[in-house]
Amino acid sequence: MPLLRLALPTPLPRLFDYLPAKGQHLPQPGVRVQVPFGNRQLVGLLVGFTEDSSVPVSKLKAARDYLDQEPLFDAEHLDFLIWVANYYHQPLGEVVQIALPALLRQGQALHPPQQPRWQLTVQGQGLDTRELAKAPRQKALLEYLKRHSGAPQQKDILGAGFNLPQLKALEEKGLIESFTLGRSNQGVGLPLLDVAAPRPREVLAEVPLKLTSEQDEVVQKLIASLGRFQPHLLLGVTGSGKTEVYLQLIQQVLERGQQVLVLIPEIGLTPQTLGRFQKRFNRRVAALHSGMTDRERLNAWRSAMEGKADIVLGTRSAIFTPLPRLGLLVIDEEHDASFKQQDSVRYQARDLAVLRAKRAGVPVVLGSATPSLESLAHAFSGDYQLHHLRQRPEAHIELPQPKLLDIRSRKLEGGFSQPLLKLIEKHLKAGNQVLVLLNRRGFAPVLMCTECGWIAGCLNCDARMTWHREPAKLHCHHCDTQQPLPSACPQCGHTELLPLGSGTERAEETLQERFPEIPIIRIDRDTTKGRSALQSKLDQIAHAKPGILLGTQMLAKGHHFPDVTLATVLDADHGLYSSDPRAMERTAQLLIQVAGRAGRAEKPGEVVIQTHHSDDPRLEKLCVDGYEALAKELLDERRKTNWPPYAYLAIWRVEAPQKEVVEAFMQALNEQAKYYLAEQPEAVSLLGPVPAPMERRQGRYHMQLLLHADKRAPLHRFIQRLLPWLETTPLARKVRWSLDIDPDDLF
DNA sequence: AGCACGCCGACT
DNA sequence: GTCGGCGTGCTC
Repeated sequence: MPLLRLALPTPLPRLFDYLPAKGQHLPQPGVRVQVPFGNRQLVGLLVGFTEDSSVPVSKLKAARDYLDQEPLFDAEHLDFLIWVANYYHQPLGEVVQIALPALLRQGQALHPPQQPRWQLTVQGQGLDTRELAKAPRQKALLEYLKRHSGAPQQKDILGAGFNLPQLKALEEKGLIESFTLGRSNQGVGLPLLDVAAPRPREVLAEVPLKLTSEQDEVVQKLIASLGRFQPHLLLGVTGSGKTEVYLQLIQQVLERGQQVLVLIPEIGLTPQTLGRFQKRFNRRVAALHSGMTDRERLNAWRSAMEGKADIVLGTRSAIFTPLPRLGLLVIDEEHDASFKQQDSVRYQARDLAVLRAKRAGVPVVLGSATPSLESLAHAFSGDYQLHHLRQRPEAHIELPQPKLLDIRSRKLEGGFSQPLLKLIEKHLKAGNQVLVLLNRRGFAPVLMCTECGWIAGCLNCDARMTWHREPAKLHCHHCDTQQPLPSACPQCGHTELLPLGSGTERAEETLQERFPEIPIIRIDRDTTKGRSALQSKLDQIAHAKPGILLGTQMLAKGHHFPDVTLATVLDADHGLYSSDPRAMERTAQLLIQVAGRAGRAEKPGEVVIQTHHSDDPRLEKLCVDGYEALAKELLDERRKTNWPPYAYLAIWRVEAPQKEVVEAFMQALNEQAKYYLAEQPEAVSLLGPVPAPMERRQGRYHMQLLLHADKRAPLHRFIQRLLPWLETTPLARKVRWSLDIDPDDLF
């Protein structure tokens, strides 16, 4: 008898064998199975069969139930999930968890239970309704059911003015009966009503925009690669019409009867984006993002896996959606950090998109004005086809060149230098909008005692607490701890506490004092919680002329502000001399994204960046020669220092409440690692272990060990050897550890 | 990760 | 006398 091999939602890095459920046909791999596990019930996924188990057959439990008639994943998709589990060194059960919509994880049916329907019994059909004269509502209901002979749904009957007791009363008398039309009783009587509607023949629902010759050339090259694996990097400046290029390529894929998967950043899916896809095509678009209810997500997921939706538009986790007729993948704003998951299975959706494209034999298009160094390296090496969009079809003006404004010896007022305030005034006087980016929330990042130098720090973290004014409190942005504002210094009792530096609250105050008549719209996590809040802010912006838009990065991503003529960054220095090697790349991306907000329509724009390092050669390069030129230089540096994308990294992070425990574990891990390396030399080097950049976070002590290798294979072989050791060492149970493959940042 | 079992302190 | 603290062991 074959045994079931299941992936279960547990962090244990193995599969579990079960006896098949009694009295049921053996299911296919890819169906969900409910099983007893210890003393609880879990929903697992059948991944295959085995004849012999490492556990004695007498100890195996039997599966309780099969939850699907048909597999949720075919063999190929299952194989993809297995690949992901192996690559990120996570249990397959965990990967299955993130690949399934929440409701399916919880064991709910793939198809929603059908509404009960009601019809007359034979007795009811033969009844003379006059016999019900004493019960007029029941009589009316019976007549209603006689008129609607197609067994109407209960909800429609209730909607027609009848109620449940009336239905029950007639049922008691044996005049009517209810039944449900599920998938399981398909074909037992009435036909299934919910047949997939045939697609309209015409793919296009509207006339596409006219392409520029530059766009058209790119579209033609992309079309030429349909039907085979080919990654493309589309480097298009802001306003160059990348989306229109995607749409016209997608049209061709839809004409071939295939599906398209479009991934966008977490905050990128606005109703407008979705609307643009829906308006263009006579095809079903399924959206998958975090703002939806579990039920909505399940419906979208199902329509994708059943092939009813032709376009799936989603965030990171949508990369796991099964698509039977996949013909193209698109990753918009491919540099965006939200494509990398930062907990549990730390996957990079962009990388997985390329992998899926390869396995499906279809092209994948990565688009950005500021591509990741990884993708650019692939493009320069020829692995990816590189396409440029330099023109801006809708704006008849060039994007402005950013100017650096040195603030080294200038007095700042709420973060603003005087020349900058004058410039803002000039643009406002012309009736235009000004965008101010400040990547720091709150009023001031530091609160200091003027007498003894005490600084408000977080009890749980090695971090300073940010002073917030509205509402007044001290807030740690790392662990979310909040404290009332002290009225005096807790160290010396002095009552004068001085805020140092500025965040968005203070910048807003400064601007409001200086420009009392001008509306200021602040967009940060404190003022803009939730999707609708952002939308209402964006609506306000459309009417604020002149006006100031002030905010954190939320403001720099993707939104179109046609009336902004001045875009400014208050402090560009944060990433310039950071210990994180990726900081410069991120700063450059942010600056260029902000610059893209200025002068998008007909009005010429200006971009001004305040910095203490206006002579930094990299900043200068960025402003004068542009992002691609700087990226080339950064890549040269990476090559020389043998750093990604020319080398491969993994980070072992370890944390526990006590420092000694973490140190003891790290030492053991390090020794074991060194032992393996000595015994079986691999081209892997260990950097560390070292305390994490912020040792104490959320009341826990953090350390990390960085693994570096020239090639992927030895790195993964090495990790594969260390993992079994971890399972056996008792120290490992006293700490929380995690493994980050291809980390985005080193924190 | 859960969850149970198990052996020692301050409470209805 | 018990509720509950978290150490340790197990999950096919």
